[in-house]
Amino acid sequence: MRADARRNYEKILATARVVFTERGTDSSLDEIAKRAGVGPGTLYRHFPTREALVDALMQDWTDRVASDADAAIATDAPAPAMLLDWFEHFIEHITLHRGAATKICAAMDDPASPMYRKCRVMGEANRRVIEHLDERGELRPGVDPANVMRLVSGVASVADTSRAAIEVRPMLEVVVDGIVRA
Amino acid sequence: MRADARRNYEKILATARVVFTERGTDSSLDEIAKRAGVGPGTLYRHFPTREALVDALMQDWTDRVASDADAAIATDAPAPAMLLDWFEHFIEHITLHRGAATKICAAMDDPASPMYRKCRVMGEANRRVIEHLDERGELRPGVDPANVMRLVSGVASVADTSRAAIEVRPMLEVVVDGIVRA
DNA sequence: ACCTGAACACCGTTCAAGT
DNA sequence: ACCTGAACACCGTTCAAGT
Repeated sequence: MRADARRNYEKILATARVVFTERGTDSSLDEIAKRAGVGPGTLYRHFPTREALVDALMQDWTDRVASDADAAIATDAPAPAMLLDWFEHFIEHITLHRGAATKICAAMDDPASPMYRKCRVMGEANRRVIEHLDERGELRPGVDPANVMRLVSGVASVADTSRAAIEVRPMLEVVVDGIVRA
Repeated sequence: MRADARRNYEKILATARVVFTERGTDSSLDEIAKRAGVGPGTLYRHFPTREALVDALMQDWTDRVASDADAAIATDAPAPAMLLDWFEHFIEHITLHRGAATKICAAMDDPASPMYRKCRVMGEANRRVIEHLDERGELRPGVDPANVMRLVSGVASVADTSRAAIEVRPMLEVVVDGIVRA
């Protein structure tokens, strides 16, 4: 990659992070280009779709989610508390930019999405946590990690979409009770 | 309302139902106006926002949801089966047009939304079902009907948003297990 | 090889002119 | 009182011209 290309790439990414934080992942791409000081064509060259741009920013959260999974597995807290914590952190990460959770819901089961691979990494992290619970004999039989991931992402999406400040915890408590062996 | 106005109103609504069925609730309003044979301004006069248009179409589902709630309460099926059925029907209704479930998630907690009132009606229907369960002593303590509504709408939204054909049943089973007294 | 920015297409929204 | 459709603003996308 040429030096000026790389500089533009980084500048666009940094600007996108700021704009997405301010107004969410559905902000105008044109504005990002303008504020990054590049032409719209340049943004396009580096990020052919909005999802490609979100995907590039997702790296951070994906890393954090993965390390949170390790922390969850390492703790010896009781299953419900451990799961609640894990889910809350997960949601915190994927709702960092408004609109992201909903995009993740869509990308999760769509191999054609640019975000698919990172969704898989997060899905793997979740699978590890759930299967760890299973090994401890605390998982309700028939619970599929993929569906847990969909459910929790759904909760994130609902909270993220809503204008009101929705508490995710009460919803997560229901989910946890549905997962942990009675 | 003048005769020609009423005719246009009905024509727009009928066309919107067709277009929303074909391509979801994010279809171009311009196309609806064109296919209804009216100018864009006419559509605007009758439905100032896209949500107002969706709201007008929501009447049917709202009615069905309400009568499904009565049916759920009347049945003497065991709690889990009754709930699963109720939730599945609920989701079936609100995902009739692609994109509707997500809009309902957003409107549910936003009194300023044109769809808010009908969301309330659906919320009331759900409350009746959940409280009926409580009267039978089968509700897990601390479960709030409003959160159940959010959760199930979230499941609907995830299924609706996804490109892949997601099974809602496994997710609903988790929710049901989290709701019914162990 | 990469960037620029004009040009295009599309869509929501408004409003002056018409009936 | 209501409708029409031109006009506007905004945004994503493309591409010819430039370095």
